[in-house]
Amino acid sequence: MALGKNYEGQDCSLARALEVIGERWTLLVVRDAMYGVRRYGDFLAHLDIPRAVLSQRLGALVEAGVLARSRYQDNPPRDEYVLTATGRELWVPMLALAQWGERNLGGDGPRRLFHHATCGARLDPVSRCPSCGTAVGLEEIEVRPGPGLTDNRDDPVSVLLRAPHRMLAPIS
Amino acid sequence: MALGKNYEGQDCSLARALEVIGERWTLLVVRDAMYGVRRYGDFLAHLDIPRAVLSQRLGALVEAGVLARSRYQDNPPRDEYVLTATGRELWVPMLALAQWGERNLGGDGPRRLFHHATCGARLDPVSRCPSCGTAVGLEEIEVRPGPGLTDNRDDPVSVLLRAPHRMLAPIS
DNA sequence: TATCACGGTTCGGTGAATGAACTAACATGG
DNA sequence: CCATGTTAGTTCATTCACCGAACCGTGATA
Repeated sequence: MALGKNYEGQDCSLARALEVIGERWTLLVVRDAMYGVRRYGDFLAHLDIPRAVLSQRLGALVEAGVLARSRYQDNPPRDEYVLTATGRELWVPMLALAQWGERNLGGDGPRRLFHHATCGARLDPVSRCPSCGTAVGLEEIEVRPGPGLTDNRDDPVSVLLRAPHRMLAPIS
Repeated sequence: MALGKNYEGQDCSLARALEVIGERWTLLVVRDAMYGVRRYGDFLAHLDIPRAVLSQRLGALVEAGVLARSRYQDNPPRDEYVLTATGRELWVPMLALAQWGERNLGGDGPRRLFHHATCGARLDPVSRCPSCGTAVGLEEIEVRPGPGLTDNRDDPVSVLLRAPHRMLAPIS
């Protein structure tokens, strides 16, 4: 039984959510998937996570219906991990949590800015576009580096993720 | 170094938030604090958490500025743990996460319903009241048991938390 | 045939979580 | 004045998950 699991005495939607995404690394895997990372090796390069832990997390997320495994080439056989509708719905809590961290935990300003791709306005914690008034889905969001970004990692995945790009768009 | 900590390679507000609230049990402690739990023994009774872990988590949350420790009686000296403004701001991500779990992880319906106390309408994932159109703060929210609640725990804290009550109102 | 890339699994060592027992400070009842 | 109870912890042995490094299997490439 994994660490973030087994809150069984807690009859609470939050506890049940934490059984799925509450383990160490899990939410960061989902975050990278939102950024467009899909391959085992790319997660590995970007997260500095032990390989065994990554395998376990990807498997658990697939089993929970957050990610889906899909064959993208046959020779050699290679699968990629893509967010399901359930997984994409994690966007709102993740954005809210990230903005909480940004507002309350000091630092040099936002690391990344999330903009409504079609109108350019920055999103508020609700993932609703203040300019259009509409709720903004992941595909319509563009990520841009923020003023506080001091990420100096030079693995290829990190470099790609520093450039402005649409959420969910595959990085490779 | 605790388990949920040390995502240091990740220059990301989400990772920094997870260093504070990403450890096992931590978010459930915060949830109980939102419900009005304030005392060590009450957290203990409601969470079934090992005493040593609870001590560590309460201390870490105080250090992170999510909870504040305050003396509520002198003989014998007793402290309680109360949410700070930073802690109360966790409400939006917590509600979003709980509703994600509710919508996507099956179950028999919501465990608890969050209503705008002054107008009675149920909150949406954004913590904005659909009837008034205003954003609703924690103090204005009433919790009521939902149709999916099967909580049969009989410790006094669980019993108190099953009755409708305002968020943040002390339970004892 | 040798080598490489990719996506894992295996394994020993470390550190955190767990549950039970113990401690300390003070209050209460007889 | 002693025994007991309440609250808020700490200590300790065991278990379990994380960690990092090494290894493995498949298919492509030189």
